[in-house]
Amino acid sequence: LKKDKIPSIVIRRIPRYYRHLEALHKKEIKKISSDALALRTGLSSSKIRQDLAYFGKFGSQGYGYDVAELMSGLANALGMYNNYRAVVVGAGRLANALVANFPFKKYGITIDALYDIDSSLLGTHASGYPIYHLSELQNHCDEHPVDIAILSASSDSAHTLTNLLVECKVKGIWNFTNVEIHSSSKKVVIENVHFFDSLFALCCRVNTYDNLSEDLLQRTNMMAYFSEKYIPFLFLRE
Amino acid sequence: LKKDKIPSIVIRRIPRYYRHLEALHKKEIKKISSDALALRTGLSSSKIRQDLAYFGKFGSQGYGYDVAELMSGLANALGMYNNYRAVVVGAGRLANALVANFPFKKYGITIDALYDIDSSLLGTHASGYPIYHLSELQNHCDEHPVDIAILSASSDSAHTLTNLLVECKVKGIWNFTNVEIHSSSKKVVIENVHFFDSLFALCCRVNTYDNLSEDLLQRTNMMAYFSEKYIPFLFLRE
DNA sequence: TAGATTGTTAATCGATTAACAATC
DNA sequence: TAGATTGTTAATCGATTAACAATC
Repeated sequence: LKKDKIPSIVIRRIPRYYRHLEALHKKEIKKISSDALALRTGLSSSKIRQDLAYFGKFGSQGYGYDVAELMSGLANALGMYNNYRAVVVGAGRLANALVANFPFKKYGITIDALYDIDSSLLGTHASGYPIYHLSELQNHCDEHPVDIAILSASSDSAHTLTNLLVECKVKGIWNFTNVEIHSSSKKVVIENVHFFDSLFALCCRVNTYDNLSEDLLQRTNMMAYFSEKYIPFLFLRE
Repeated sequence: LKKDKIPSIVIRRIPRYYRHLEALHKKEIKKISSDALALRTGLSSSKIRQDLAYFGKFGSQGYGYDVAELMSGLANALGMYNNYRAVVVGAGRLANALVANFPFKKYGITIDALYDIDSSLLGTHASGYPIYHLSELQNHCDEHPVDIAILSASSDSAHTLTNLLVECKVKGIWNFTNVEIHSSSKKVVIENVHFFDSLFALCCRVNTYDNLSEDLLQRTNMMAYFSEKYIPFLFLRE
């Protein structure tokens, strides 16, 4: 384990490597070179070798990487088998979709429960996980320390809930609210899934004029589109 | 509109600016400086000024940016009022959560319908949107061109569906399958929402030893944790 | 051994920050 | 006018790519 801080940009690529290794492992492919992995992941082999070197020496010159060995090395780096405990805050449709679809258990993450302020949900279940009232969260966290909070509540409540989760001493927040959340305590790691930002980054790229196809150019007024003066006032809405 | 290609890294920040401007607008704040916006967004003022300059000259020296004007300029850059048409491919829980929660209409995006291979869903609705059989998608796209496809199906079907969507001439794919999707045609823009990568990037950062708190250090074996030789074999599972 | 491929260092490229003239 | 703040250029920083010695 290298001691210098691993850049966030490197960390963000590790799960991708892991996914592809898992697919190879399922196909009973035993070894892979950085070149072959580069082809699959769409990244460069140089980048892959450099990224992996942050976490250890997994390969052999002239051979490549042993799939199972690299996989378990990365799983370890990802904290995959730390048996993290997680809670879901907000028991709406998205929360239900996540606990129903995402293979938390497979990757060693235990969902303890869902929490909501809606009392009518009390005593009901989501994919077998109990739903409790939010007011019970603090007590439950005191009894059983929780590592990860999955925050799938309204944007309005995001800051209040963040403060609560910091009080609860969670170590990471998987943030599905479309707002930036902050904590005065630097102890908590925040990972944002901003649907809004993601969708409109897509729309922006679709919209960029070198991507524009004929029919869109006809739909939007070309002159308006390219006239610099016009832009700020185009489509102004209340 | 600058003619040189806008870096993807810049594009990805624009929706964030927009979100904060929207919040300011709601509070009836009329103007904002790059410094003040920097404080809110957590980005540097220099970066903000440079990013915005890609899309036009929205500010005034000595004054700052007019919130409404900048907002509408960015909305325009994001293609927000292009009246994009969208379809949802895969009508599972995640799809249902998205169409129920995300304010597509507010931002000028029209959801036409959801499509699924499950015939039992035929004729049912999700938040008022009709659910059709996947086999009808091509015809519908031929009749009413679709700009954006929201791909929320199984990983297994991702490549087949991507090919179908390219045939359907969609311009962008919002990809919720946890796999890389490729298209030989370079015409389609792909935006990935990889829950897997996002969650494990979070776990990795929680796991990084300078983030490790006392109790986790006790739970995992310290010696094992820091011994380079041990890492590749730690927690090896089938 | 010869061929292949890693791990790592050096060179290049791109993004961020700093600085400031222009100007509202 | 004086103060403030943009838009833009130059300097710095960091990430990616290229290259290759080490070695399986």
